[in-house]
Formats: sequence, C-alpha cells, structure tokens
Amino acid sequence: MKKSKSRRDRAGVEAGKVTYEELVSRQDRKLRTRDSLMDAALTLMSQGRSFGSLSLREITREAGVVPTAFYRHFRDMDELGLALVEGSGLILRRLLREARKHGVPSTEIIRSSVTIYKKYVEENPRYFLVAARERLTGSPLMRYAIRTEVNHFINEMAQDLRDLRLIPQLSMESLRMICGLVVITMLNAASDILDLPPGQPQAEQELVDNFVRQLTLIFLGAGAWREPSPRPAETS
Amino acid sequence: MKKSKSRRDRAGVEAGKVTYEELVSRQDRKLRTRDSLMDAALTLMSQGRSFGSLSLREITREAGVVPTAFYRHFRDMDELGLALVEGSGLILRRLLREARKHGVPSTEIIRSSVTIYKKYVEENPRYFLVAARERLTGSPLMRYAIRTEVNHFINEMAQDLRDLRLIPQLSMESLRMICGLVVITMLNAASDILDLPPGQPQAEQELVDNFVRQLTLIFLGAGAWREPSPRPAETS
DNA sequence: TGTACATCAGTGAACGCGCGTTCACTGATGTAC
DNA sequence: TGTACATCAGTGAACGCGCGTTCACTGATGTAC
Repeated sequence: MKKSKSRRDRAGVEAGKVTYEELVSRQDRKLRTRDSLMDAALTLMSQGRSFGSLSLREITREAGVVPTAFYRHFRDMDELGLALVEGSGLILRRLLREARKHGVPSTEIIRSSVTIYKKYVEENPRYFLVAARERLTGSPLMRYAIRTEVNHFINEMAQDLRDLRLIPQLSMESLRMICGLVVITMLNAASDILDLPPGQPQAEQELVDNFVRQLTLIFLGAGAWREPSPRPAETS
Repeated sequence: MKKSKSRRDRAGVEAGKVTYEELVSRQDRKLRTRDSLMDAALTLMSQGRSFGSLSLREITREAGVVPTAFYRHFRDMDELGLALVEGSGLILRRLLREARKHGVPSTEIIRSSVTIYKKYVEENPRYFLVAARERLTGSPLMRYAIRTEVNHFINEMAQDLRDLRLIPQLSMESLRMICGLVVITMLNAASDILDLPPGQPQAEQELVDNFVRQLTLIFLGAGAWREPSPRPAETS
C-alpha cells in the first residue's frame, strides 16, 4: 500500500478513468489489506513451509505492506493463524453444501464424489493446506481450533449420512466414527494431491484410484458394521 | 559438556570410584553428544513445536552444548532432521517385529493389537511425533524421507498380512491400499494419544475405543473386498 | 611403562542479519455543521 | 456545496535480541616409538 497520492496517480485518473480502487471505502481497503496478509501467509505455506515457521515481517513483505501495518489487523501471529483456521472451516462447510446439492447419484457415487472433491481441493488448495497440515503440527492453540472445525465437519457429515438413510442400521455414534475415518482419509488425500508435482497424470491417477478404493473399503465396512453391544466385556 | 578436568572432578574420582563416564572412548562420547542433540530436538518438539520452527541454538542449549559443537555432528538442521526420520523408521520397524513376535491371537485381535500399539506409542512418544506430524508439515526434504519410511512400513505390513493368510483373496496391491489406510489411522491415533492431557482416563478410553472401531471397520471392509476388474470402464 | 606428538570434540568471542515491537508521523477518508 | 476537524490505515526510524556461521583456541584422548 503506497501513499494515496501516488496510488491515485497510478490509478490513471489523468487518463479520465475512475478505477475500481477509487470507489471503495476506507473500511473496504482495510479488509482488502487484511485479506492480502492472510493470502501472503497461505502463499508462503503453499511453498512448503509450516505456519509456525513464518515470520511476521516475511508475511508483510509478501503482502506488500510495512511490518507495523500488521498490527492494524491482528494482535499477533496467533490471531492470524486462527483467522486462517476460520477460513478453512468456511471452505469445509462449503464443500458439504456443494456435496448436498449434488444429491445422491445412484451409480459410481464414490468415484464421482472423489472427482468433485479433487476439483474442490485444487480450487482451494491453500485452505486445505491449513486444515490437512496444521491440524497436526500447528501451535497447540491452532491445533485445538482446527480440531474443533474438523469435528464440526464430521458431525455435519454424519448427520447428512443419517438423513440419506443409505445405511440405516447405523447409530449416530457409529456414523461419527465412520465419518472420522473418511475425513482423515480425505485430508490425507488432499495433502497427497497438493504435494503432486504438476504434469504427472499417471501418478495423479494412481493417487485418485487409491483414494477411491480406500473410501470404497470404508463403506463396504460400514455396510457390514454391527453395532457393538453397549457394554464391553469387563476384561477389556 | 564441560571441560574434562571438571567433569573428572564431578565424576567423583576423589571418592575412589571410577564412573561409567570414565570408561568410554572419545568416539563413544561423540556419539553420546550426537544423541543428546537429537534428544534435545525431540524434547522441544514434544512441547508442541514443529521441527521447522526450532533453532540450532535452541537445540544446543537444550543439549547443554555450545552452538558451534553442533557442526561436529551435523552439517545443518536438515541433516539433523533426516537423522530423526531415520530414528522413526527404526522405531516403526521394531514395532512390526514386536507385532510378529506376538503372533496371531485368535480372539480380540484388534483390541489387543491396539493395546500393544498404545503402549508402544507411549514408550516412544518422541519418534511418533516425527512420523505422525512432520510427515505432513516438515520441509519437503523431510517429508519425502518420512514418506519413504512409511511406504516401507506399509509394504512390510502388507507382506506380513499376506503371510498370515487371514484374508487370502486379496492381491498384494489391495493389501498395500488397506495397510495404507491402517497406517494413516494408526498415525492419526498416535497423534491423538500424544495430545491427550494426562489424567483423563475417560477421554483416553474413548479414544482407544474409537481407534479399535475404526480398525474393525477397515478389516470388515477388507473381508468384503472384491478385487476391482483390472481395467476400469473407459468412462472414468 | 614412559615420552613426545597428533587428533579432534567441544569452547568462546565475534560478525552481520532478520526478527518482533515501540513510537511518533502522515495524509487520505470520513463526519459535523 | 464548502469548510474545519477527527479518524485511522499505513509509514519509517529505531530498539534490543537471538539467530547461523566463522574462526582461532584448548586440552583430554589416542597413537607411535
């Protein structure tokens, strides 16, 4: 963010055009800077770095802003981290909403879901980085926040599965257990997809096939699942 | 490592005792310092930090050694990271060896395996931190090394399952796919176990139960698995 | 066994650098009248 | 519409600090004779 003077100059007022930049309020500009800080963090992370190893100065540099501007938006790096987690949560909820919209295709349900999922991951790679990776390695604060978002996601997914009544004999608790397994498989696959060097269609296909088979196996298991008796044996 | 003079003083020579410390060669001492550097890194990581966020000086401080001593053992942090990955690989291989020793209990096989696994994770928490966490968030170099170790582990486990002939209809490829699923579930559970605050037996029991059920589901699925036809439909 | 010399694990001072954070500031945007 | 003042997003200098790495060193351990 340069001074407004020079920004106005560059914006081409002298050419008789009022650019988009001239129309937004101070508040909008502030939000845009905030976004570009979050974006900068995600960019650095997508270059293979963990959030915990990023520095405040690095992020402001990437965002094109002076280091002290950071404090207008976040108290510290932790607060930025939590904002990123919140973004990931939104992305995950949107994923479920889209899945619901597609309804229940009767054939090839898993393969088509995987295709949609893969596309979705590739369109929002950066937030999947946060969810899939920092879930395990972030600061305790960040890990806890992600765990909460992911549990939320698992619960919603379990509720959706229950509503679909595809496997009616399952209790809500079992559905949650199964969705937990599905989610770690999904996040693991997302991480693998994002690690793929581009231009390797064969490796990519193998990865997708493997993912499809793992999900198929899980749902095979779900179909064969019998609820455990409510009280386990005393010996265990 | 203090100077030998004072070390000898502290070692209690004046009390007429020759301590263990007095008996080891220079080479042994060097290895011990190397170990204490690795140990220091693991200690810091088990306090919730990622390897990538550790500094060389921090590690030498924790190891009780001057920063420059680091270079007698590792060229840089990357090399230390790879040494840690190697350590994790050894731990995983030992886990399989112990599992083999226990043979095939006919009842409650999964629950007893989980109990053994949990004990093993709790006895070697630090190396599981490396395997479970840095697998996704480490430097690209470290991630690749861990991926190699984990794939090795998956292959060995698949071979063991094949040798056991519990589910004889499965191809080696399917066994690998299934073991891949088992391993991400295992590593996820390890991460959860290590995150547990101590003294919460109920949360711990829930976690173990969930893990047991997920593995049970996977093996139910494996039992119901039919090999996919070698060539998928052209439409996919 | 004793002596003279080589090796080398660990030391400690020094360096230049990027870090997070403070502070007073600037000047465009927003508001009151 | 025009003016006078308030707000506040972003600036830039400055700070003390821990960082990775270099270098010459020390003195116990190891080796040759």
